[in-house]
Amino acid sequence: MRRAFDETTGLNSLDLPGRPEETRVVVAMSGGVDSSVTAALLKEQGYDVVGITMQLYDHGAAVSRKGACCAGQDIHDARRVAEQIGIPHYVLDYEDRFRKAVMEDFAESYAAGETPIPCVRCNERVKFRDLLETARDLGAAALATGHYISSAPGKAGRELRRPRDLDRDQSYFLFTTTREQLDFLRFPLGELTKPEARALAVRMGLGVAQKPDSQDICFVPTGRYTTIVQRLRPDAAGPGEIVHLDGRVLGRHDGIINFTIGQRRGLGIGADGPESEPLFVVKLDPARRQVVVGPKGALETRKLHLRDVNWLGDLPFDALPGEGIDILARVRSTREPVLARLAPEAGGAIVTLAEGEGGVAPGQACVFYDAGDPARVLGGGWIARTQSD
RNA sequence: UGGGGCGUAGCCAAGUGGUAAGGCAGCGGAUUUUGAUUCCGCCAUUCGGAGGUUCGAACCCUCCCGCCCCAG
Repeated sequence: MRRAFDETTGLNSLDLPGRPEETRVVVAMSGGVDSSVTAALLKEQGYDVVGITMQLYDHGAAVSRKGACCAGQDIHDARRVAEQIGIPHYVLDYEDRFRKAVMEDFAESYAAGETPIPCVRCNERVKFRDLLETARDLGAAALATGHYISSAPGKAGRELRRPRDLDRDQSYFLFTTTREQLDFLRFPLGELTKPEARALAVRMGLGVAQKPDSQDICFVPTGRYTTIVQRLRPDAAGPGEIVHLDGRVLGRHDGIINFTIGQRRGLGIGADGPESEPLFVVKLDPARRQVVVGPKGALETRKLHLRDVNWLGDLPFDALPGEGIDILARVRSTREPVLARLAPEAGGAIVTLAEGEGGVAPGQACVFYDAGDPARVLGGGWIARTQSD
């Protein structure tokens, strides 16, 4: 991390004017290692740190769950770390907001035959909206989080950049972050690797140093997301047919919400001939309640039509040339960005992948990176529909 | 009730005397701060049934059962 304060520029390590002790920073503390280290580091540098933990959902059900976040045990963990490093800590109830903006959206998406990304919705609609607002109300100069992502001053406000630890890169989950939000947000862990962060937690003796990483969807305690969808949208859980691309009805399913594009397991359809290959979900039709399946090759996707694009490039999005620009694009968090072409389109954008990729589901995100400066995140959009050619 | 063919795990299927391939499905795990994918592991003491021949049978013989096809 940089020096806490630079006398010549008058800027502190967070690019804010003023000495750390005069700078109030709210840290979003989930109770995990990363956000705890974030808070501890800023405190160590002398900032006026205030820790806030959002209570997001049914804490009762999640108390004993390993790897959850923002409920039950995690809130206690966050409080303990705050006490330990000597900062004020508040637990704020965002359950209502979270349920409406994240959980209901999640169920809605599955009911519509799409595949949601609740983590993006949570960042977009809760953390970087309500929590950010709260931080402003508390007189903070910035809201810091423990995300593995970077930002740096640029031509028109702060730019979003990939973190140093590319194995932990969370840019896919942060593509909706707006310029205005970026100006207020800080991500101290962007310069650290996960092992370094964990080592810091150990060095500083934080109680959460050995806590396992969170994974899976935080508000799905059993690991079975369909129970949540069924509860919130019981009408969408009806059974239907499993149909092959060639028109044959191969079987039945227990509800379209159990499937996503590219999924192989769970179809329960056995071989029907000597050279039978595995079948994948290639399309979901909520109106007919059909799950359409086909061979792996049928998943090949070349063009993505995006909606609700968040553009973080230097030129205005509307000013992009009609034939588009070369970018690097990512259609899933666990894949490196690949060469693609991005062009504006009525209501959004169209991305043409140079190579093509399988299992791209509507409801997921396509995130953009600068082809000439691959660490720079240029925003992204939600996948509305896909094309194979 | 004439002739022919077939019957191996939930499904498809190799194996024709030497002690049950493989794929699909399923289950479990690894990976993954979304869903998937992928990877790894497991999955027939037994070959429609009963006898017989043989040192040894899913493979040979006999009978029975069940499907399918052709012909009456």
